[in-house]
Amino acid sequence: MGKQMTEMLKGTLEGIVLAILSVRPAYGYEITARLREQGFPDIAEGTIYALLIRTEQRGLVDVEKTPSEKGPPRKVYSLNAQGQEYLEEFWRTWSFLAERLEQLHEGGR
Amino acid sequence: MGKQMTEMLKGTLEGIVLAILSVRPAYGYEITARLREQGFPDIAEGTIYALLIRTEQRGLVDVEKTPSEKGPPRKVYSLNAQGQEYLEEFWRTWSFLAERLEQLHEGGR
DNA sequence: ACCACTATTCAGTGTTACTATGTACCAGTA
DNA sequence: TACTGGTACATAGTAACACTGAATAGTGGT
Repeated sequence: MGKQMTEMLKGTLEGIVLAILSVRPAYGYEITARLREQGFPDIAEGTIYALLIRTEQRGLVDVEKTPSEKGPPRKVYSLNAQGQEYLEEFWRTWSFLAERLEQLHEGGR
Repeated sequence: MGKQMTEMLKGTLEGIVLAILSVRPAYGYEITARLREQGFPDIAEGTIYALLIRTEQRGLVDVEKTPSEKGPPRKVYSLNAQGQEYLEEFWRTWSFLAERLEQLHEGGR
């Protein structure tokens, strides 16, 4: 992946994953696959798993183990109330930054 | 500063500073002051200086020392051709990410 | 002499995404 | 049986970045 993208994902990837979870619960492998479909072909599985564990430890998501037809049991994550709040804060932060960047982009010509 | 903002700035702060330099050359102290005016009140001076040194070592900016009426000499940075190219790549990366995020933001309701 | 403002530098810290690898479970196939 | 491939999760080590906190240095005003 491009180095710029890698750095830019820091801080936003977490928001992206939480936003995906806010639509409906999902497990790591599934999230990775969905990201690959949606334009992030190079996001490593390990990155997502580590991220999910972090968010779990912060109490932003709830976890439920469910059996899988093929493979080890899935850890299905769902956004809880605290995570919802955190996600809203994320969108506020993102919007602020995006506005600033937009202004700079316009102004720079 | 909020922790979310701190993490989100990784990768984008560099672009922000380069965008500022693309308008006209500037020195570290000046850039910091301008950022403070433009909605980033908590960006540390040390952060900007370190960033400028990095971009200089990568050959994205040219430096010229000019005397200051009050204080030590200024290191005035200006975006060179390679930096211009890098900045354009930055905007492409940013736009892609912003589009994805926008979609997620819309979809999550 | 002291303070405030200007201006730069740097060591140490925490957080993050990536790389690379390992583990484990199951189905199909030779 | 052994092998392969897809599913599913975990983790140690690395690189990069922004922040904290401090130090250094020049100038002007009191």
